Order: sequence, then C-alpha cells, then structure tokens
Amino acid sequence: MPDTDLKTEDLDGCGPLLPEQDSQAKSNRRQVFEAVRASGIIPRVELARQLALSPATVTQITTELIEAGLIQESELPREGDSPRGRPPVGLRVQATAATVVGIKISDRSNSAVVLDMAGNLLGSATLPAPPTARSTEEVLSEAEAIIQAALDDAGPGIEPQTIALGLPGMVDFITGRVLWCPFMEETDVPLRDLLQNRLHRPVRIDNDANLLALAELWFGEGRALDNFAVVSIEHGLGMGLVIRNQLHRGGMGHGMELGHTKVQLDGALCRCGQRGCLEAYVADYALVREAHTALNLGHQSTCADVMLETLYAQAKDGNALARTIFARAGRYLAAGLANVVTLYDPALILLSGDRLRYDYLYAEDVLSETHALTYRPGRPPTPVEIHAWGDLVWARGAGALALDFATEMRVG
Amino acid sequence: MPDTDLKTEDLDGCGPLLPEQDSQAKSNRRQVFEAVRASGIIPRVELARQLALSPATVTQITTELIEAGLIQESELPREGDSPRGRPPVGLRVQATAATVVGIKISDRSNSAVVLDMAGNLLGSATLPAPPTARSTEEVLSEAEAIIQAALDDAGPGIEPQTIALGLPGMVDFITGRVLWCPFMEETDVPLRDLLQNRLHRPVRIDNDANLLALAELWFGEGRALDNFAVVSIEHGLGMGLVIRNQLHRGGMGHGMELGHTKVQLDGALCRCGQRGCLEAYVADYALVREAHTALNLGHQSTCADVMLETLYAQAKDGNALARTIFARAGRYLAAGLANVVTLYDPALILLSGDRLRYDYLYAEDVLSETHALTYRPGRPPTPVEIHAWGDLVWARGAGALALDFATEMRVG
DNA sequence: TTGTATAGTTTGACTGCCTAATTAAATGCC
DNA sequence: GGCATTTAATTAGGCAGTCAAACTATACAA
Repeated sequence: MPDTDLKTEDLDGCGPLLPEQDSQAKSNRRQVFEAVRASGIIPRVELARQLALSPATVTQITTELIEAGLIQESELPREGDSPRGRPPVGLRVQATAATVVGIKISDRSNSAVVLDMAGNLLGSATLPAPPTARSTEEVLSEAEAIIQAALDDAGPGIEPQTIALGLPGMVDFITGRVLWCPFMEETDVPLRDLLQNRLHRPVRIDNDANLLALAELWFGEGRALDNFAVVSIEHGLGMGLVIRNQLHRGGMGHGMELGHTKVQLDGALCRCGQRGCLEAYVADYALVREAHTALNLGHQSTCADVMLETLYAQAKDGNALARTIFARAGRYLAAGLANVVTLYDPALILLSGDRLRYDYLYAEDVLSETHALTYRPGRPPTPVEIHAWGDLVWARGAGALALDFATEMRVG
Repeated sequence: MPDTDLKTEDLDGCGPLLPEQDSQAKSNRRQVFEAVRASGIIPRVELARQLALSPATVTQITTELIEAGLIQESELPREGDSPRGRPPVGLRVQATAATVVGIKISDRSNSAVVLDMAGNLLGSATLPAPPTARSTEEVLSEAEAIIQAALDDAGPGIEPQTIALGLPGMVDFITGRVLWCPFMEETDVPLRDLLQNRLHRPVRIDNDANLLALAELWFGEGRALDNFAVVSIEHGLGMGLVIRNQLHRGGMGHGMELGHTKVQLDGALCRCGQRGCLEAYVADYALVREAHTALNLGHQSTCADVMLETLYAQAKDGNALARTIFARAGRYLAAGLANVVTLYDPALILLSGDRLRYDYLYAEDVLSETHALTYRPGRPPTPVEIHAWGDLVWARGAGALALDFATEMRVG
C-alpha cells in the first residue's frame, strides 16, 4: 500500500524514545545471590521457583557462587513435620565475603554502622556533631572519624569494601555532588569523589530521606512491598519513595520535599520563605513558634528541644492551648499524608523519625484524619504505620546502599 | 568465623523480597523493533549504537523481522553533505503488519482511532454519548458501534489485531475490571473480558487519565522523557504519571486523583463530600457554582458549558468579579501543580484536556505562580507546558496501549 | 584507477540456559 | 531390613542468542 493512502504519515515514528529498563536486567547470577540474601537461608529448589529458573541453572550458578566464596551451604531449620524425599540443602550468604560501612552526617550527631555481606550489624558508633557550620574539610574528617569509630567497635581486621554516606540537603546521587547542605559552608561540593580519594575506597552519597526509604526497603517494613512511601519527621519533613521496588530519586536525584507541599494558600510562614508549607505547621520550629505565644515563653531563649518538651508536658497535663497546638499540627500532617496517598496511591506509608515521642502528633487521630481526608471510594484505606527505630536507621540505610554497591562489584 | 562472633544474626536475610525488574527485560528482537518504530527510519548502524548491540546481531535480528514482515528497508532521507563510505540503509516498520483500534467511552462523546503498526492514523470517529447512566450491555454496544464507525472511516478490509478501551472512573488494568465509572449503572464489571468475548479479539482497558499519559509518552511531548506528569483538566482533575519510562498506575492500578488533593484545610466543598479538594476550586462545577453567585445566574438552569462560556466572556469584557473567579481558580491550580512538583520532581508537567479555552486558568500567571509556590533552591523551575490536542487524544492513548499489546503478540 | 571510509554480512565460537535423564537422600510400608 | 516412593540436586546434551573478526558492499576522493 503506497504511503499516500495513509491519512497521517508519521516519519518521526512513535513510542517512547528512551529504553524502558535501566540498561539491562540484573544477571541471573546476581538475582540468585540477592534472593539468597533476602531469604536468609533458602534451598535451591525454592530459588528455582522464585526466579523461574530451571534447577539445572540454579545448580550451576550456586556452584559458581560457592566457589567464589560468596555463598555457602548451611543446615536448613527443620519444620515440624518432615516430608518424604531428599531433604533440601539450605544456602546462605557467606557473611564474611565483604564488609561495608554506612554513615550519616547531620547537625546533631554523626553515626555509622559496619555491615557484613549478609547485612548483619558488626559494629556501630555515634558521635556528637559540631553545632556550627562546617567546611568541606571538616566534614571529610568527621566522616573519617565516625568510620574509624564504627570499625573499632566492630573489631580488628575489618577492611570495608565500599562506603556510603548520607546527609541532609540536596544531594545529587548520580554525580555525587552536594548541591546544598544546611550545615555546610560551601555549596556544590563533589563530596563523593573527595571522600573516595581520601579513603581510597568506592563511595556513594545520597540524601538522608532516601536512605530512610532504603533502610525500610532492605531491613524494614518495606521489604515485602514493591511500592511505598517513607515520611520522616524531624527538623523538616522529608519523604522517600519506592516505586517498582526501586527508590525514586525524582528528576534530579534529590529527596522529595514533603515539607514544602502547600496545604494552605497564604498560610503560615515557612522558613523557606513561602507560605502555607506543611512544614510551617508540623516541624519542630513551627511548634516552638506557637509555644512562644501560647505558653508565654517569649522571653526565654531555651533551645528548641527543651521548649518542645515543655510544650508536650503541658499538653499532657491538660493545658488546652498546648493541646490545640499539637492538634492543629496533627491535622495538617494528616492533610499532607492524605495528599501523598491521593497522588501516589502507595501500598503503605511509613512514618519515621526521631520525634515520635510527641505522641500527640502521631496518635490515632492523625491516622484516622488521614483516612478521612482521602477520597478513595470502594478502596481500603492506605495503611499508615509508625516505625520508630533508633538513631542508626540512616546509617543502616547508607549501609544498604553500600551493600548494594559491594554486591554490584563482587557479584556482577 | 563462627556465627557467635556476630553482633546481630539476621536469619531473615536482608534486601528487597520482590524482584526488581518486572519479570524480565524485553527481548532484543522487541527492543530493535521498538527502536525502529520510535525512530521512524533508522539505519542498522544506529540501532547497534543505540541498543549497544553488535552489528552482527542487528543484522540477524533485522533479517528475521523483515522476513516476518514486521519491518522493511526504506530509502534514508539524504543529508546535505554526503559522507564517504557505504551509505546506510534505512529501516522502518511495515505499517500494514497489524492494525489496532483505541477507543474512549465517556459521558460526552465516544471516540475511536484506527492505527497501523507504525502508529499512523488510518481512521477515526466520534459519536455523541448518551447523557444518561448506562448499563454494561449498552456500553458494550457503544464500544462496538464506535469501533465500527472508525473502521468504516479507515476504509475496507481492516481487521484490528487488538483493541484498547479507556474510560473514566476506577479501572483495574490488571484484572480488566471497572470498579466504578461515573456513568455506568453497575459496579465491578469485568468489562475487558466481556468486550473480548464480544469482539473475539484481545482487549485491554485502562483509566482515561492513564491514557492521556500514554498518548504523551507515545506521540507527544513525553517521548524523549523518562519521567513526567500529565494533568488533565475536565470535569475533574486527573493525573497520569510516567516514571522510569513506564506508566505508574499506583498501588491498585487506578489513575491518580490530583483533584482530591487538599489545598486548604476545611476549604470549599467538593462533590466528593470532602472539603478543601483542589477540584472544588478548579473544576468546571466549582466555577459554575461561583458564577451562580457572582453573575446573578441563580435562577437560570442553563447547562454548565453555557454558563462557563458566559463567565469567561464576562471576564474578558472586564467584569472584575468574573475575573476573580478565574484568578482564584488559577492560584489554587498553581498550588496543586506546585505540590506535584514538590512531591515527584518530574522532568515536565503537561497540562492537557479539553478546557484549555479558559485561558484565564492556564495563563502565564498560573505557570509563574506555580514556580513561585515551589521551593527548589538552586534548581531550575520544572517546566510546565500546555498541550492542547483534539478530542482524539484519549483514543490515541488507547491506541498506544493497543499497539503495545499487538507488538507484544507479534514481535514477542 | 586506487585508496579510504563507512555499512552491512558471514562465519565460527562461546555463553547461558533449558530439557531430560540420572543420582542422592530422605520416609513409609511390607 | 529392604524396597518403593518422593523430593532435591546434578549431569549430559543441545539449542538460542550474541559477539568478535574477517569479509563483502558501496560510496567519495585523489
């Protein structure tokens, strides 16, 4: 049929111009290794089932991995009723195959964890962070110090294979540059390469909100989900997003800024200079600001933490004004979470962060308010869970990043 | 090293439990085919470069595809300066290899397009839709009728290989069920399978907001992006999201509901029954509602469209009240778009939909307001573009879906 | 002409995976 | 205890897909 018969002649073609998958799928070798690590202990049959590979292939790949010292055979825990047939042989990661360090630098404390190839925690350390703005050189020294402290805690003779570092602010994961960080003097710092040169080891860096999501994806509630959001409540409100089992770093590779979504046009003043940001209602400085007014604390120049504790105590004691402060913050938080649900429809929202002691903010009220503010007829409400782990979450998230890196290098 | 040396023993393993990629990557055969279609005309060398394949492999695959009648050799348009060496031979898809139909059913009009394998438009049709609620049987008949009309327009002898249907409401792409649709009497209808049985052809169905995103991904501005959002403004406010070159259908496979994000706590009443939804400020019914008050049209029971036109005309004539209506709607829309930017950080936001004639709503003001409401220091503002195509966009999006389906079946 | 540059094909080998047959290691039944 | 049964894992043989390298094809330039 000649072209002239066509009503439209599309010489530019149609369809997406970019390849769909990121480069190519992981090799079966790597998939097998990761399935073993994800399971803890798993027999070959089960690997074949999970990965839709033939038993022959699994045998071949696992033999290679065992020879390479990456996995090992291991007794499988006995079930109650032992079935007939040849008993399966368990496989597990050779934990000592590699060691990695994940660290988090912030303006409160620096922390680090040492993980082995199986993800076991070998050691950790937390050091206070200087409250002042810091030079790049200082940050590098702090990183080195906290790594050393964690390695010391883990015991002698550990040589980490890879290192991952997380810090707040705008971090470009791809280029490894810190575009902006609240406590750093300089901007647009190629921190990854600087640290790499200093430590003579491969380094990755990422935004701390992303690390939180990675921590949940690797070690926490998100492991069985291919799709969830992690909201962190601290100084600001951060968000990490996992989509199709992968961290979504946004167009530019930075964390998502839930704190600066608008929940009220011309609303409260945010420290970013705009009005109506969620952060301006929920973050600690917003609460402190109201506490000043409500509790006649205006003349005191106590630090924010103390002031918040005071406010919380008063609310608990029945102070109505103090209660309204938390109640309002809670309602706005609910609106923000409802927006996340409406825009993403994640399978789960995890609330994470240090401030979970302010129960008022994360009480049942907030959760039910979130559901009330979400329009999803006929669908079950999106579960919202509070996940409070210790100060080491971020470092563990960085550890996951480092582990992934090490896996890429060792397994391929 | 014995296990007892470890500080934590993680028998449950670590790392994501689900496979990262969706099943497996596309075959090279399919990648080659899709690259040819995406390019329009492309020589083998370029295919090898783009897909990182050896020339030998490209030769083999293209030979197969030619033999299968899926692509063909074609003259390559001459550049101005002809370089030395053997001139490349162009490849293009054999447009006649397959034909598909994409249709959209709504409460205003039904439309359909006929596309060939190259994505060329062979024919189309639009029919008015009955304004009343419809039974499943009626919807099926309408679908059949609009398909026939489009096929008639395309000419004789066309047998579509696959069909894709889009409609508003909650559509589960995976199961092919319509959980809820504004104009359908029944709920939870297995529409895909019903249509399949009726037409004796493979069918896919999807939400109309998703189709819009697919239309942009296949034929529009989104082709060169791996990451963008499409916002559609009609009765409601829908959103489709492309992430990593793939449509993000949310946890349940429905479209995202931008219209019901909260931009004002305890704000205007939305038809969903909640308060402060973006839709309650921006959708046509919200404008009409205010027009009633502002323009003393309360006694008239004219239809919404006429009322909106009146309002728009008055605003153009300088009526201050009418102007404030559009101005307010524009500001809230800006806040909603700013939230999308803040939460997703897409590479581009496309504004799409029928109502683009209400210039006031999408004027420069809205775009600059969007940027003003977005906190992204040091980063260039997210581009927001208005994309007005005709009434056939949705059908074309459905066509893309059908084309993808046909490709899967024919190319593998 | 002949040289050179670029596009595309042919050949042979290799990798990775699969099917099918075989071996291994347990239980249950007689 | 011995043997059938059942499930796990390995081995053997083969096929599909890809690549490197050598080769052919087709243009322009000198």
